[in-house]
Amino acid sequence: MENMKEMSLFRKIFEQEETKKLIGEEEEEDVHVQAEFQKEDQLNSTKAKVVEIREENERLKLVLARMVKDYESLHTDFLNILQQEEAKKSKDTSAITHQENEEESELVSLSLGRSANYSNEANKKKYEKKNSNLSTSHGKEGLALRLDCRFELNSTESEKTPSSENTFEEEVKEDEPTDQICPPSKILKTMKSDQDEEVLQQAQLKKARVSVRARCATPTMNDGCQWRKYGQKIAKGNPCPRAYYRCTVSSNCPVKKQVQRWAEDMSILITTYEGSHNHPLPISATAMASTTSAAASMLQCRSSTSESVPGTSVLSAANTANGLNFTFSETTRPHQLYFPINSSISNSNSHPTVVLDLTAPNTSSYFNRFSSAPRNNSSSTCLNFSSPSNPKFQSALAAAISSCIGNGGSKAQQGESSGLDMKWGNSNFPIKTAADSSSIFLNKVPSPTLQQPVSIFPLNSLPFSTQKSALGSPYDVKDHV
DNA sequence: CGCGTTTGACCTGCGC
DNA sequence: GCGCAGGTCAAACGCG
Repeated sequence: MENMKEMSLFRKIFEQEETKKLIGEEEEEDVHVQAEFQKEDQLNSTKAKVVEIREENERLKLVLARMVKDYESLHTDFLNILQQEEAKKSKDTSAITHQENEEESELVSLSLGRSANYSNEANKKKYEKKNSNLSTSHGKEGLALRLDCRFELNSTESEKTPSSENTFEEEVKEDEPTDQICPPSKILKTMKSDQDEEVLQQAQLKKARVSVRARCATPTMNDGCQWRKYGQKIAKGNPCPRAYYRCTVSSNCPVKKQVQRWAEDMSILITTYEGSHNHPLPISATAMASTTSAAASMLQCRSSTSESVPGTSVLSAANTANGLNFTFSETTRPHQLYFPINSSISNSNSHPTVVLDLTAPNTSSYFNRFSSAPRNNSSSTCLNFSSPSNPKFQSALAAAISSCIGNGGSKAQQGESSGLDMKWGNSNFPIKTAADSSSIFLNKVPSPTLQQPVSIFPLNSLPFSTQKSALGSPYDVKDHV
């Protein structure tokens, strides 16, 4: 009996174990099935995504086609206008152009990527011819630097001067002498007849400063030039020392810069440039040099008007529906406006300063905040550079890029470049590449809701690329996947 | 050893 | 004229 009981017990235990095994196997099968279901889900979702992306791609292609079509029609209109203009010009400017050609041979041309946005092949050839003349006559390298100074003045000043839209048309007319155009070299040339005024002018240029505010983790911004530090000082009201640098590309180059962190936000680096380079620049340095020259010229031009007041001017870039507005404001009390009252960067009235603020997320509102307040002796002027081919526009953008990408440090300070190619639309700002051969593109996104005036995208993550097409549209679009 | 940076002294301009 | 602050000089120092 006992054996029988034991046998039955063993049998029960055996059956239970068998049952457990079966349950385990079933569970494993369930897991497998679930995994397969999950895989199928993933596959389906991936397929759905691919379909979405394809649809998005199609939409973008349609948009692209529409934009190209629009551009072509505009381009055709423009060419027609251009032909009419040239027909007009050819009648009465043959004598003037001869004179201008003689002048041009003496110009130091400061151009930042101007060469690219040719409205047509004729202009391109004309420009190339100019540059070749310059380079051959001076025996310099191919680097041509052009510095034009012109303003479209809104508000009160625009009423005094004939309105000139900053469109491609302005580009074409760049050789025409107008009241608004004040190329520094030409100014200087006319000043030769009047020695005193020339001295005054040079003094003004010498004192004009360009202050660039940008977020920068490194000790200095990499602007492509070679600098030697010659001093450091703790300025009043700012715990951060101010460093003084001299340009060492040429032994007698008068350009200096001051570098200091902003007391209120240590991540913001304030670099103040003074003077103009008297030597050929490395390509990577033309961006900032052009900015400083342009800004200095702006000050000079402004100071030549009766309304101008000494002080600090602020150049802001703002995004609008039509493009980008550059806002130029002036005030006699720069410290209270743009820097803490005990500002670290000197802006005495003997040093009129253009502040290029690349830190504010929306510089237009930034500017409005200041300009809206009633203030004695302060004026603001809006400079509309809707054309991306405007040299000052490019200069400022290039400076923005220089600031944003500056991987300065001691190496950069010694003139080693950042390794980036900058391109604006059809204009290139090649910066020699060292460590990193990647490129970035400025992206002019026609969206009024965009917070940043300018968006910068790495080449490999371009939503829109402004790479040049044969027609030179600033809105060429790449497939976005 | 050469070159760049640091740092205290000195110069200069401006406001009171 | 004096004091203050910005700017520059130049000897000392450090690094490669």
